[in-house]
Amino acid sequence: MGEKLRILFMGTPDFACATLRALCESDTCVVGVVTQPDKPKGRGYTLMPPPVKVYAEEQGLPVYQPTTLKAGTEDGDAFAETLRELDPTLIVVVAYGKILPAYVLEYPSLGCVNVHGSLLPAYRGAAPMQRAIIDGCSETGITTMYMAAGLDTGDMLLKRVVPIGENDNFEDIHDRMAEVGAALLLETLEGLAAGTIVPQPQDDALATYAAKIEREDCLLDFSRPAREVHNRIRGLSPIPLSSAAMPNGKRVKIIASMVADEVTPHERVGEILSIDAVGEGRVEIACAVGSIYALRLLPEGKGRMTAADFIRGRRVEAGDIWG
RNA sequence: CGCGGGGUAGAGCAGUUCGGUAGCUCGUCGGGCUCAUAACCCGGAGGUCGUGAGGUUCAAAUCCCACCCCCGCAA
Repeated sequence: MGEKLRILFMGTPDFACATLRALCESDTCVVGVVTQPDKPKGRGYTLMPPPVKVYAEEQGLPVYQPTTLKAGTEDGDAFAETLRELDPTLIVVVAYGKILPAYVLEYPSLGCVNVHGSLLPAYRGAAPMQRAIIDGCSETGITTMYMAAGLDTGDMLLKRVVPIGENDNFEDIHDRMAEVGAALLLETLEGLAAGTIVPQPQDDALATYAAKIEREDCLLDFSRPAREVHNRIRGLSPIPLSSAAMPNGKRVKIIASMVADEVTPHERVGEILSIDAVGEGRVEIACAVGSIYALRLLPEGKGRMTAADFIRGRRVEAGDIWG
């Protein structure tokens, strides 16, 4: 890796931190970090810095948080100026959260490299990992690419497959992928420097999109097969979590589940078929075909608990209908 | 001051409306039954009811006041 590499890092959530850390620990020079502005989050709308900012500040890196990059706006023009001052030879983007305008994409002599959480051209877009799990994929992966104007359409550099176990949840995959992404980025930079990587254009005909997770994606539908319900639960766990309504009108989120049965058809979809408070416990819920065991749950207004604790709190009886 | 729920034995909860010295389901410890058991039976330990030697009262987990902490939603 060239000593003269001047890297500008752009990223926002936890997922991006692993790659930033890898860069910081390598012999490259990170000249600056661009991330989203602090946003009011949590109870009482406390202003919270994005994870990347927290890490970057720990490392003593200069942090920039423009509200927009668009040329012609106050922040955008200020950023353009910053860009010239930092004068990066390469920009690395990982889940930054904003579209990069042409002047940014064209600035670095070595281009803009993006780390994306899917095997492109599948699952372009905002939530590739969650969507892959929800869709029941048995594998996904990381793709590094040069950035182009379109949404995740650039020429691909390196790919690395990551298997998805049938009970892996979003957190499992996220953490694994963050590490793989970090490692693959370093390999990509080495490969580019050595000239051993041949950029490959994506076949747009095979492209699929992973839309960001909306509220509606988090509603469980027991009129689906058990496997599908289970995939949705784990794809959205531990955040934002998927939920169902109980007879009392309150909602329960299901944190962890497993498929109990995949063949038996059920008329009363969402019915609690059985409850078992032994050990960690389990609550069996009927799906259109088959059933699932809810293993850990989160009642509205409460904290996370095991199925056994949930049952002891008298929150469920066999025969209840959830939906 | 974004909205709402809550702090009672190791865990999850009830009791607070109509104040009267604490209960349920588990866990735990001991014993019994059983070929055996996460099943069943008997018995026990374990709680200053978030904090304030606050207020009201003959009496507060229950009413009033202040503070601390936790959680869900929404972003």
